[in-house]
Amino acid sequence: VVPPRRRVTTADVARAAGVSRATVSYVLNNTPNRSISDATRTLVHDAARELRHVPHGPARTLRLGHSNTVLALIPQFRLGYIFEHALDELTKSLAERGYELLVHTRTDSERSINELWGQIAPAVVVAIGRLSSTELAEIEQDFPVVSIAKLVPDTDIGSKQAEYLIGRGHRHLAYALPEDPFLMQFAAGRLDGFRAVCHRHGLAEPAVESIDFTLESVHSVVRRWRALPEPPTAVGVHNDELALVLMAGLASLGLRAGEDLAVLGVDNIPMAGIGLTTVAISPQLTAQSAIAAVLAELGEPAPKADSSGLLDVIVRNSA
Amino acid sequence: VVPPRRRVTTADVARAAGVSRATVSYVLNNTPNRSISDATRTLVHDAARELRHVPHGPARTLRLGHSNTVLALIPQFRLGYIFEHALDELTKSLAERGYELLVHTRTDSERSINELWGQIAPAVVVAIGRLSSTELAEIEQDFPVVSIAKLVPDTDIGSKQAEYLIGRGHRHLAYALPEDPFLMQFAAGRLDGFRAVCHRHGLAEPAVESIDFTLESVHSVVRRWRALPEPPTAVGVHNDELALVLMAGLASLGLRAGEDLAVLGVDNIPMAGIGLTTVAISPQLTAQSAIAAVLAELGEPAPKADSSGLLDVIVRNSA
DNA sequence: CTGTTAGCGCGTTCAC
DNA sequence: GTGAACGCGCTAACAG
Repeated sequence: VVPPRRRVTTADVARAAGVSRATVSYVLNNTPNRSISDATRTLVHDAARELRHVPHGPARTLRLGHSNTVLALIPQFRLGYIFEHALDELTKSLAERGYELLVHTRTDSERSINELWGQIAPAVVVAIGRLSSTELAEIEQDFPVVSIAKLVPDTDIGSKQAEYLIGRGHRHLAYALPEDPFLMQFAAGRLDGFRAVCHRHGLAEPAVESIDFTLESVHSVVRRWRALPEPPTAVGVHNDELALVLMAGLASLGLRAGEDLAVLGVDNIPMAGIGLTTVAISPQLTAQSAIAAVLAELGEPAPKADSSGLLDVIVRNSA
Repeated sequence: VVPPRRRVTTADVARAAGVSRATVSYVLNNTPNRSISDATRTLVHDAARELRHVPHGPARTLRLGHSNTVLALIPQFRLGYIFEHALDELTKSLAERGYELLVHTRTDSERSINELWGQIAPAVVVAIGRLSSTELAEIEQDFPVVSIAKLVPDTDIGSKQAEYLIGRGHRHLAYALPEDPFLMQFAAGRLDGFRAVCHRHGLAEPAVESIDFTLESVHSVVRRWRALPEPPTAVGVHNDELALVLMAGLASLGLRAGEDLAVLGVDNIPMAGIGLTTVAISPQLTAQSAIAAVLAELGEPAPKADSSGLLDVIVRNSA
């Protein structure tokens, strides 16, 4: 099916340089505790460059037992702003240390995933999102696994939201959850953090509602909030997209976000630029904790993670 | 660094089943033109299952010259709704045919990318977005490359936008471009299509402006449009995100999208649910053309692509 | 100190 | 149904 291509091997390089294959390997890998004359080194390097030698990964992997590859398992490609940013950062950090990040989305068939890790023999598997514990156990038999169920500290996010709103003088709060099941796995933590801060400040339980991407859902939610004996004056929303929907809904009701109801999002997506106050999650810092975990597993020295400044409220005019 | 793990090899299976390694290979791969008794087959399969044998990809790849892997090279993980959806679809289609899709984002270092394809020896490389022609040539030396610079037919999108708006009776059109350079590589095609249809209908050149994610940019753009001798009554926008920003900007000026100015987006992202009329691009069909190209390169029979219904106007109330 | 020989890792496949 | 060689890079053991 696939036409075989003629590869340049270390044997070709050895022949061209007039040395043995072993020498080529030592030179190309800069193997420690091996003294090889500079003359020979140059010879080998020149030959390798000349012939455009690219070491064959599978052969090396076969010998070593693992590749210099990190496999990230993700549930789907549409992960949202922060996750996608974090993957880009992880890619960069690993590349700097000589590893390649490969990303694979999991299909339903377990056969597929089984074959996959056997296929590339990654140095480390990074599991993002939830992975069933049996699957996890199975992968762990063969490779080290770093599980990153929660890339972002969801409770901290919820706390930050509540603290900001309370700091602005609001005493009656509400919270808006997503309906998407994928997002709900993060939403619970955010709501917990939000609630905890409310309690700590002696406020009543926040009025929790779910919204989706329709104006109607916003209308009915707002109606319910306004019908409360103590209508909320501010609402923490699970993320910016939903917050923007809420803002649009308010506008369509003739209400103004930030005046009639304070709206606070999470993520600081580009569209928040239109005036949404939001809890920004630093993509760089977010990635850092994940990167640190992966590097630790690889036995690479990791820059110490500094998580201060991870969350930051960007004040615009919706809250 | 990484602790070696004891693997189960075909030799183990052969020993357990009391047959030779060759037989194990033939049975496990169901090699054609090989007659092996059912009794032996059962023996081998049972032993393999018992020992939980997972074939070692690198060894097989070493022998075969390529893995059953397809490598997708993308410029970054934040690709937008359609691209990400298409990757998910491609993953599924390939999985059904026994291939694994691995995605890698390209960092600046070319060293890295060189090592990568050597690393996993993919059956096919799918390049998404632009790849410099020298890079392309280099990869092509070693692996078949499918280049998907334009996943979506941008001119068709622009045409569809113009046709819809003209069909609704608009005679003075405008177009809103993004400022993001990554998006601009698609924007030109959309604008071309839009323009072409305007010409064909004998309309004046559309008034083109760029907007970003701020209300201010929308305000100044709208001001300029309204100052025109013949102010546009409808605007095609490069994508939904920008269209939503435009809608928010109109609202903040006390104007109503769909009444004071018709707004038509592209993509049909979830947030469009709040009332944005938009050209939906079918993620499934989009993926289909890419999938067909990849399968063709793999020599797999591809389902014939049916591109009708790729673009579809979802009418809400902004246009 | 400099460089070589030889065998390994694991699945595939030709020749008997 | 089997023996043996092969694909390619790594590295322990060894020779000059």
